[in-house]
Amino acid sequence: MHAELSIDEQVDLIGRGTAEIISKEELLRKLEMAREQARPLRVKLGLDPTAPDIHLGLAVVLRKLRQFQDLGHQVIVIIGDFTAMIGDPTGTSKTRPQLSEEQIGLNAKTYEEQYCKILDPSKTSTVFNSEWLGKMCFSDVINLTAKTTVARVLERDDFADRFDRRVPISLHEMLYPVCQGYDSVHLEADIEMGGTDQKFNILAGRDLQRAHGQQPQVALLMPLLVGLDGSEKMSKSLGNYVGIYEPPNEMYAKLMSIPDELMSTYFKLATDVPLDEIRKLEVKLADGDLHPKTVKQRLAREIVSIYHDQTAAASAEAKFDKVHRDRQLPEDLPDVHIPSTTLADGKIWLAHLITHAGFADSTSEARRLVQQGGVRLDNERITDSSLEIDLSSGSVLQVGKRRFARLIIQ
RNA sequence: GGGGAGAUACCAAAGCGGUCAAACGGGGCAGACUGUAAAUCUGUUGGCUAUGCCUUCGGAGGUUCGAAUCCUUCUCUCCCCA
Repeated sequence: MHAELSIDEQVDLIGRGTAEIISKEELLRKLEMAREQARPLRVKLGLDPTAPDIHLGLAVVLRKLRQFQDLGHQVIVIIGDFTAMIGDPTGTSKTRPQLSEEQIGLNAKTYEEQYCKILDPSKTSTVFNSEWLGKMCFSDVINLTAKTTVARVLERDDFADRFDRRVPISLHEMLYPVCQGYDSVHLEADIEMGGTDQKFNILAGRDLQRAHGQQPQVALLMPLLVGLDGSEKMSKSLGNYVGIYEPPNEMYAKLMSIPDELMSTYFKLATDVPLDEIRKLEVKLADGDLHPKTVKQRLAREIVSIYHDQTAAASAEAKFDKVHRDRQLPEDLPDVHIPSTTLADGKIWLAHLITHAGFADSTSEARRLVQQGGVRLDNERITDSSLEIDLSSGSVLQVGKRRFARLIIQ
C-alpha cells in the first residue's frame, strides 16, 4: 500500500502521533535494511491475556501497527500468558486472578477476532510467551537476571514510586521487565510497540538483546489516550473507554462526552484526519469561528466511520441530536421485560421497577435516584419513591439523562 | 534474628468504649446551569417496602449492659537494626 514511499516518507508516516522513538536513526536504518534485503521487519506487541475488549486506547497502538503492515512488515502479537502470572506492575497493580488455560485460549481467540478490525490478519502472527518462558529452568532464570541490576529495575517509575510510598513490591514483580525483554530476544524483534507506560519494559528488551548479541529493537512509544473522564488513561477497569466493537450510537454518544481539551488529541491519535487540517480546526476553535460542539461532532463521526461506516455515523448523529438537542425519546429504546408475576394488581413498586430494569443495583439506590429527581416515567418526573406504579405495556422509563427503557409486560 | 508501626467503606484518611452506617477529601451517581463538554453550585454515596430493622471497620475468639474502639490469637504489610 505504502510500499512505494521513500524511507524518509516512511519515517514521517510512522512518526505521526508517536510519543517517542528510540531511536529515530535506528528506525531509519532498520527500514533501509528491510528494503535492501527485502526482509519484512518483525514488529512486536505484547498483550495481556485478560478478557479483551479492545478500546480506542489500544487502537492507537494497533493502528500504528497497521501502518507497518501496509509498509510490508510483519506484526507479532504476544499474548503474555506466562507474564500474566506476575501481572504488569505498571500503574496500580493488584494481584491478578489466576487465569485457566482454557480461559487464556479463549481470550486469545477473542483478541484475534477483535484486532482483525484494525490489523491485517495475513501479516499478523499470534504467539504465547509461555511457549518459551515456561520452558526455562531456574538456572536459565538466574543467568538472565544476572544481566540486570536491582538499581536498574528500581529506577523504573512505578517501582520507585511504590517504594517511596511504601507500597509493597514483591520480588517476582521485578522479573516482569526481564520476561518481557526476553520475549524480544526470543523473537528477534526489530521493533517493539507500546504505550509510553511500556518504555521501561521495552528498553529492557534492548538491553537483553544486546547482551545476546542481537541488534537492539527500536522502541516505538505511543501516547496513552486519556479516557472519557479527561484525566485517567483509557482503560477497561476504569470504565472510561470506547470499545471498538461498540454500536455506533454508543460510540458516538460516548465521544460527545469527552472534555473539549481532549478533542485535538483524539483527532491526532484516533482518526486519520490530516495533521494540517487538525491544526486548522484548532485555530478556528481558538478564534471562536467554530463551536466546540460542531468540532466534537466531526470527531465523533470520524471515529464511528472507522469502526462502522459513514452511514452509521450519520445516523448516530441524527439520533444523538434527537435525544439530546431536541429532548425527544430515542426510537430504538432497549426493551425491558417485566414478568407479570412481579406485578400485584397490575402494579409494581417504582424502586423495584428501576432495579428490574437494571438501572440501579439496589432498591435503596433506586429510591435515592427517585428522590433526587432523576427518574421519569413516560417523560413525567416522579419524586415519590414509595409510589406504586400502574404499569401499561410500552411505558418508557428514564433514569438520569442517558438511560432509557421501554417496559414490556409479559 | 531483634525492635517499632499499622490493617477502617470505591480510593485516601479520621475515629481509639455508647451521641458510629462511621468525619474531611477524592471518585461515582442525581439535580441546576449548559453544548449529555469543562468549571461551578446543591444533594447523595451498605442493605431491607424502611421514621424502624439487619449486616459492616483484616480473620477467629473474649471482656462489657454496650466494641471500629479494650484483651487474646492468627494472617498480612511497612519502617529501623543485623
